[in-house]
Amino acid sequence: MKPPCRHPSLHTSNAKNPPSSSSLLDDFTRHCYERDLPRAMKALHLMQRHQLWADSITYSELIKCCLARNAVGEAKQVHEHVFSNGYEPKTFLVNVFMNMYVRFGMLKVAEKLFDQMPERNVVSWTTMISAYASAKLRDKALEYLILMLRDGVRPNMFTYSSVLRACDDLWKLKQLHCIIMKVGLESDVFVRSALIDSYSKGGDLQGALVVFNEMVTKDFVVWNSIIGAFAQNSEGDEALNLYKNMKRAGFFADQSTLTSVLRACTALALLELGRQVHVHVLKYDRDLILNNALLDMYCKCGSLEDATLIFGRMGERDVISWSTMIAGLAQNGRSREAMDLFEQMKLSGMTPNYITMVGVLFACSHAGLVEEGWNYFQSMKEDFGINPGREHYGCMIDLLGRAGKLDEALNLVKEMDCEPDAVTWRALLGASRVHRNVELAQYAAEQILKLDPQDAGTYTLLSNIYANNQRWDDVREIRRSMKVKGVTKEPGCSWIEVDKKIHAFILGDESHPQIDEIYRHLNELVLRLVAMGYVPDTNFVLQDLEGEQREDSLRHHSEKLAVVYGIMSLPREKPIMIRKNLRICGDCHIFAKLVAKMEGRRIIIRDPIRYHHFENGECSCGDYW
DNA sequence: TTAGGGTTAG
Repeated sequence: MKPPCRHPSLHTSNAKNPPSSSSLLDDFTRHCYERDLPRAMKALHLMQRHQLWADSITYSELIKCCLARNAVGEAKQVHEHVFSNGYEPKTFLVNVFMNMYVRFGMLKVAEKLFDQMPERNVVSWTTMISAYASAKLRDKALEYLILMLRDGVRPNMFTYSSVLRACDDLWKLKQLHCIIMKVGLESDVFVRSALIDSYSKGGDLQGALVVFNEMVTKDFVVWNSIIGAFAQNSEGDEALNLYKNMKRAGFFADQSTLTSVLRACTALALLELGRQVHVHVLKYDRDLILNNALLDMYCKCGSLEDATLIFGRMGERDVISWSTMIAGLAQNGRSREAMDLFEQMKLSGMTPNYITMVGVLFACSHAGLVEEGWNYFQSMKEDFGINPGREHYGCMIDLLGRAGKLDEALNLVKEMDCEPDAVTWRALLGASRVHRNVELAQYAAEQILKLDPQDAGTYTLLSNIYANNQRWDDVREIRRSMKVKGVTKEPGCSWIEVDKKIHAFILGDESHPQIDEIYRHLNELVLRLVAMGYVPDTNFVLQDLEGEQREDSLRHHSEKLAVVYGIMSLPREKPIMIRKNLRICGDCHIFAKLVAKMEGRRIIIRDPIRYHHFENGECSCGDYW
């Protein structure tokens, strides 16, 4: 935009030739449009002295300039000038100031302006609603929508897309959606993407998809919304499908798309696809969020080498970068390095947050460092003001449990500030299993089943504990109880990426095109392992079958099939990376250790909780999981 | 003058 007209500038005037009112205002206008903040401010002070005011549009240009330069002090001076000596700015200009204060994070000042406004239009209301939505003051945002309607002001698409961000409750969201349809604003792309996002945040992916599919003209943000929706709700497959469709529709991936795609790769443990995405990330190498997602992808896909490289090269790191790397090292069994990195983080001046401490305690738990764990746990609040939450207690229970201090672990559960949940009790159940404390296991399992009566994993774990202790009657009782309650054990499933394709193996499913070859290979492998002294550990079979039949059931666990397929299909130098839906059983754990040694391969199995790096007959988990 | 999409644990 060009200034309306030009006059000699202020700095050419002197005492003998004082500037005229019009030239003063013109100069001010010019400096504002030229975004020359120092000269505009100088002119403003002269105007103040001469009791002159410019037009609203010019002030709004100056405010834009203050916002761009984060010049809060100057912005306040403009505010004082505009509101001085009884001058009453128009609604338009007050809106501009309100928006300015919101952007500067000064919500209270914006509120005060809003309250004192003689007249409020749709922009005034929307500015406040948007501010409350951003500040997560959701009730306030919704309350203002009602107040606005009561005031007789009609909300527009800006208002609805703002208020939607404040709606995290599906019931309220659906009501709002109805109103939006009724007033005919559903076709607006901003409203649509806000709707998609709200449905996604409420966990209703189908709702999000319906809104998406109804759109005739989709823009790239809407594509990003729907891809993000699926990626964030652990539906990586569908997120990647949508990404393919987005490209087919002629759209290019930007930072947001790539972040979601990386998240999908991370969830599915697709290292090779993740690497391909990495190539596209290179052009946005200064994007912190994207780099953090990349870092996480490498950590969770088992490539700590790549993660370390990325972390080292990052020009900017925030608390998420540090936390991701610390947790990544810890989850992959490199506890000492995780703790060293935490020390480095503190030295760098970065303050850890709640999640950082989960990673640190997880590292201690993994390495069995009881004393260090207690120290970190107790100093969290003191040093960083972080109150320990369930996740931190969970790590400590794990840590104490691993060290065989089951009584201390139980005491800690009782001392928790927050109510223990199923995850807490599961940590205790896991520890009881390792240390074969049947009574405590039974107690922990009861607590879990009170909170989550359909939890098949707990029945299985308890059944395994009974099986370990040859309590076959109890094993049978569990099976009966599961049948009565209609609890079905989710079949074990393992996935492996070969040639950029995902191959799934499910216990008992023989649909893989090479299944005969895989079984043949597996049988040969087992024979060679048996010759080396491998005895299948039949304690991990849920069914109380006998003899050879029990071994067969174990032999076909999905991760074994995936390991064999990996050996058959992947070059020797590539690690065999497998993702599992259930926790790995003891027999598969021994099997993977021995195969890694015998075949000279690196095998990584990621279960829902832990990562197992098998190399040279050892596992990074230290045989505790 | 007001609006939409992306990252760490569990």
